[in-house]
Amino acid sequence: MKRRDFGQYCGLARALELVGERWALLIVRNLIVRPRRYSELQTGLSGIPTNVLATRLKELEQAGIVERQVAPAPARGVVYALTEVGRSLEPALLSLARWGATQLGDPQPGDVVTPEGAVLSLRTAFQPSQAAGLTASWEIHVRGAVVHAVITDGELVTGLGPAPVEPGLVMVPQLADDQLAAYRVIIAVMRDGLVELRGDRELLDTFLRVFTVPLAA
Amino acid sequence: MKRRDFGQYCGLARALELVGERWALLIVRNLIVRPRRYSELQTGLSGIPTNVLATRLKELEQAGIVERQVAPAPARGVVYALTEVGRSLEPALLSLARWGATQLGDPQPGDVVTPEGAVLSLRTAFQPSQAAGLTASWEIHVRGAVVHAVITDGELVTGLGPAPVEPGLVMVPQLADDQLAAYRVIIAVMRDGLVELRGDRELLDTFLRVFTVPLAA
DNA sequence: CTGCATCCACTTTGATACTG
DNA sequence: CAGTATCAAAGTGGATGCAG
Repeated sequence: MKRRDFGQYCGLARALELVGERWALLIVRNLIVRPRRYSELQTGLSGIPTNVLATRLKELEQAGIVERQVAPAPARGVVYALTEVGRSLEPALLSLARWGATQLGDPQPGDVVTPEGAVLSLRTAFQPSQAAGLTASWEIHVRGAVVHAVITDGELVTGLGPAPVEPGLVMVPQLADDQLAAYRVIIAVMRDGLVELRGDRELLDTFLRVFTVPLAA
Repeated sequence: MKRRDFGQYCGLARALELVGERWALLIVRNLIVRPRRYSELQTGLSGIPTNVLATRLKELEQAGIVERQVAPAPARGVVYALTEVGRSLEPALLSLARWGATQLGDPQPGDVVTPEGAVLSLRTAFQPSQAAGLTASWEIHVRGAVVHAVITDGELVTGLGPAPVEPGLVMVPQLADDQLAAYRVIIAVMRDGLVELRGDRELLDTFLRVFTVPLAA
């Protein structure tokens, strides 16, 4: 298995040799949210061929980015997780996602949105400068899925599922059936006030201020 | 020419659809330094097949990232330049390069280093926090190539060729013939004092402090 | 010369089927 | 569940051709 390289001694070229192949960064993205089983990755990466997923995981493992763990005790099986090196990709990944978000047009028919995408979007949209010193927490409920965002003294933690602490505000945007549950759609809907709130309603404005969707230039 | 997409409405997926294909980001990297002719790109991207370069340029043009300009007056011919959207990729590109730099091993036989790579390395290594309020300028001369770095009140401008202003310090690292002129090699050599200086010698320490090579975790 | 287009061998990807 | 096997289609790398 010889790696095709770019023949340049350069950080960018190296990065692309390691995670530049098709699907690789999207796999890392899904693992950034939390460790995953093979089948979870398969469904989360709507459309990835199974042989490509298997190949990428092996390459990423060899590159020291992903770790293949055989889960212990109760829920045994195989779990893929990021290594420290893999986690250190997050700033670059968010930076790319932020740029890509400015280049998003309208959803194409067939496009899907995954809860992982929502978590990533939250981290992408997060404006540290707007959150300095802030402590607050939210849950967003959309079509059965729940994601949380907890800011502690300006530091953001996000993830799937309910918040680890009682959230300051629970937001349930009222999406029409034909609306895609994409982050920017959710933000737009909430901005229009089409949202059910439970908790401190003032936190809605705070949320909209701290998590700003990047727009096209 | 239908684009292969990832079927996800997600900023990262969008970014990868636009610049995720092989060689694409390296082309953008070279154009970030300055606009280029086709043949300059070809030699700067050591090893890129000509048909792939042509294809990528068309795709990047269609994506609104690259502009094909027919050069006017004296030096006529075709010139490729980044659009505003293309330039807005720089933070993401530097972020990826910074990560990749931590994953660089030793140079492989056959690896090349381009002046563009050096400029990119300067921007990658730049530590804004160390440069707050600073005003200074340098030139580095290596094997006939010259790159400059000018910091004005903490803001960095780098490029190929001599500095637009009289540089505060000219540095000529003494590389052995068998040493690759890679950024990290140059830094190591200069840190060891193997460098010829012309100008304010105290700016050497400043330089080494402000432009720190990212190291492996 | 520059700026590609064409052709061809080879590799990677996508889609589907199948197995321990 | 966690992959491997198979095969067609698309993409890549390398060489060459050719018009302005």
